[in-house]
Amino acid sequence: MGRAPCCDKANVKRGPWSPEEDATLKRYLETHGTGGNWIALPKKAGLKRCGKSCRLRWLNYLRPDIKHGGFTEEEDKIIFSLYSQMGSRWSLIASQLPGRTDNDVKNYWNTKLKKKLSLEGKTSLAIKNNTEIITPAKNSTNSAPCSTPSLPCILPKTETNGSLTFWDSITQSSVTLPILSDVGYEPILNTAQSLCLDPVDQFSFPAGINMDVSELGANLINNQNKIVLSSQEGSSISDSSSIAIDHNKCLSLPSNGGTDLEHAGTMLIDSGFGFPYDPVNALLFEDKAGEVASTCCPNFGGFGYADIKHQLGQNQSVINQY
DNA sequence: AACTGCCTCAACCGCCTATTT
DNA sequence: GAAATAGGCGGTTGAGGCAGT
Repeated sequence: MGRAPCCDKANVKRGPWSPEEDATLKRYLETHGTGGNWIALPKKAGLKRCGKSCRLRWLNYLRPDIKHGGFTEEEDKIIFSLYSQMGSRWSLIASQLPGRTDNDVKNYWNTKLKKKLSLEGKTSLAIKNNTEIITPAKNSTNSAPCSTPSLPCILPKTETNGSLTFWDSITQSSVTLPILSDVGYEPILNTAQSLCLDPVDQFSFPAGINMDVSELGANLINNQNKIVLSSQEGSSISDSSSIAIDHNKCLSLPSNGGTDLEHAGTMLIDSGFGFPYDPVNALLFEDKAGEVASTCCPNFGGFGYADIKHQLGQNQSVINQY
C-alpha cells in the first residue's frame, strides 16, 4: 500500500505566497497556534495550501524570530566547523545559529560557502601515480560514512622559488605548480563527500611512492607503505619548510631548520576559515595554541592551503597503512 | 535597450522517522 | 505488531533578479 498524500494536490495552491496568505497564516498561528496538526491547519485558517507548505512558510519566513540578511563571518565559521563535523545536517547546524533556518543555512552553504571553500582549495591534486592514491580503511571502525575514496593531495602555497609537477586526479593531467616555501608540505585530504579518519588508521601512500623525510632526521619505513617518524630531530621541520616531489614518485620534505612543532602527534590542516584542523586525532583546534573541541569522524573535503605539522617527537607511526 | 547567463533563495518533492490508531 | 498518519529533513528545482556584453 502506497503512502497517502499529505493533501489533495489538485485543490491546493502552489508557488510563491502572497502577502495576503502570509497575513492569514500569521494571524491564525498567532491566535491559535498550530493545534498540533499542520495538515488540518490550512482548512481551519482558510488557506488553500498544503499543510506542509504552511509549516515551511511559517518556519522559514514568517516566524517572528527569523533573522534575515547576510551571514556574518562568525556564522560562517560556525557553519563550516559544524559541517566539517556532521556534514549536511542542516537542521542541527541551524539550531546553533539563532534566527537561522535549515533552509537558510543550506542555501547559504550551497551558494556561498561551498564556493568559498573551493576557492580556498583552488584545485585538488593527487601525487602522480598510476594507482589510486588511497582507499578508505578496509576494516575501519568509523561510524561515519566513507563512501568515497579519500585522496591525499599536495598543494603548494603561494610563496615560490621553484616549481613542481603534480598529477591532477580530477582533470587527469599534469599540473606544474610553484614550490611552497611558507608552511611546508601539504598533503591535503581530499574527498568529494566524506573522509573517514580515526586516530589509528590514517592514510598511506600507495606502493611506488616513497616519502623521504631523511632531511628531517626522521626515519622512513615504506616497505609496507607505512611511514614511521621516530626522531626527536624531526622537530627541525619548520613553517619555512618546502616541499619537493620528483618524478620517481619520491616525496621529500626538506627543511631549512626552524621551530618546534606544537601539538605532538597531530597534523593540523588550515581549514581556510581561521582555525587549523587536526584530522589525525579528529580534533578541531580553535587556534594553534591547541584550544580543542572534540569532534567525531569529520567530513570534509577540498581543503586547500593547508598548514600541516607532523608529529615527529614520538616513536610511533604517524601515517599507518590501511 | 535587449539579450544572455549566472546567482539566489523560496518552495516543492520524496524519503525517513516518530507517533498514533 | 502492523498500518496509517504526521512531522521533519535534505536534495533539488525554477522563477526572478542581477550583472555583463
